[in-house]
Amino acid sequence: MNWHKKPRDSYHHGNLRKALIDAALDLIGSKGTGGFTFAEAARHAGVSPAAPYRHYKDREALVADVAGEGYRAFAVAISKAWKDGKPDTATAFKRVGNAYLDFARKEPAYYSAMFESGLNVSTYPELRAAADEAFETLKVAVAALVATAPEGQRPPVLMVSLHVWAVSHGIASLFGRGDGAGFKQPISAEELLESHMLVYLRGLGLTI
Amino acid sequence: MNWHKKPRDSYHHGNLRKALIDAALDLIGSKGTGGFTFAEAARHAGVSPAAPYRHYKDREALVADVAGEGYRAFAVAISKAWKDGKPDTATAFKRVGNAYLDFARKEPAYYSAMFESGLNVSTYPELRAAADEAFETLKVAVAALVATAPEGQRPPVLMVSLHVWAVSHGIASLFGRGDGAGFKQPISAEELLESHMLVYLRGLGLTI
DNA sequence: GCGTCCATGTAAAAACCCTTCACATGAACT
DNA sequence: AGTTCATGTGAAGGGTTTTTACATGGACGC
Repeated sequence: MNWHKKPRDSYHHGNLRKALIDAALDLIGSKGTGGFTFAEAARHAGVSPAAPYRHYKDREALVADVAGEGYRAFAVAISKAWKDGKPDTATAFKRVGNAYLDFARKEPAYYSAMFESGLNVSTYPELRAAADEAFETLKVAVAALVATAPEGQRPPVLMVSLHVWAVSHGIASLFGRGDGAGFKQPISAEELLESHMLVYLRGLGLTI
Repeated sequence: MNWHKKPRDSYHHGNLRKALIDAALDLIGSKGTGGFTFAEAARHAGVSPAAPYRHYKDREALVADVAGEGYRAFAVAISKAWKDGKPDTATAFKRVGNAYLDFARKEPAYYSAMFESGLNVSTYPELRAAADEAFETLKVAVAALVATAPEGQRPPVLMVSLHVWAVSHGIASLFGRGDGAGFKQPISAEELLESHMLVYLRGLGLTI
């Protein structure tokens, strides 16, 4: 049987692991985490259905690896959007929010693997680490925001970070998916997030 | 081949549709939306693997039906918690928030089918209708809340409803799942939701 | 009561997937 | 050059989805 889409020159693939992640991204992106199959990823990479087992314990482990990549890419996106709080905290923070929504829309495959695959994060230490680090990135921005409050009236950074994460995630999941999934509403995800943050920050006593 | 777990007395099952939904709830609850299989649901119901096709176009249609049931159950739960705003709006509203979190924790199967199954809601009109009605139930509570603001300073009910839905959903999805899924945090989902709502409502100028 | 219809269930089959195992290959290192 | 071992192959067992032709018997009219 010839499994090669683009026939390899050598018996060994050379970089199957990466090829599998790329294939998985393609497939999850177009057919969702559920539609993705290990065998088809193997076919995309031009190897037999058994080959992936040399790199991943099972199908789920590949999804977990994709999710890990996703968290790392996500952290980078957030970090870039924050851009060290330049030119000012308010502008940068708004960019961060939009970056969250952007990521959900433009990287549905990552987003799916990260949040909709039903993975038990605790099962994959590397995954948990990547997720934690992504959250840390968000906390950096929130910490700067909280620091604009007068001393003695600063709300806890952790709490605010969790609030911000939750609302961003909720809006992105429910209203901000590019595909047909999610619930269409007469207000855009971006408007929803911005209006929410205005209210919330006023509630915190932060006048941005 | 004998498919009967509890052998039927008659050739016809009698209420296969309901039996399939029950089986699906069991299976989704214990193995997630991904782990659930049509064939196993059929086995649970004591029928052959082909029988479910008399009631559902395909596997996904059963998941959609479960999700629909979920939205209806969800609407009931919210409505019960709201209890017509008794004894006062603030108390009742807080109950509604807790009901959302409760539902996510106590009905993981419904919650999974509703929000994590990757279903395209627009594909199933009945599903969309059920979801819309559930959201309407939430809007009732929000409308009463907004109405406590002095006239002329009332924020739009739709916007506030979407904010409330998003944050509840975000918190429930990220931090409020019973199983190992989600991200454990040192603050409980309930505390997070309540603290968020306090800040948010203050931001709206609502003193509850 | 009797016969017929048709909703509901069955068996069998094709096509696919997951995973394991014994075996093959060849890049890298002595 | 020879050996090792990570990486890939084939084949096989067991499971799933879905379709198709056929079986059953409850409900209905007569």
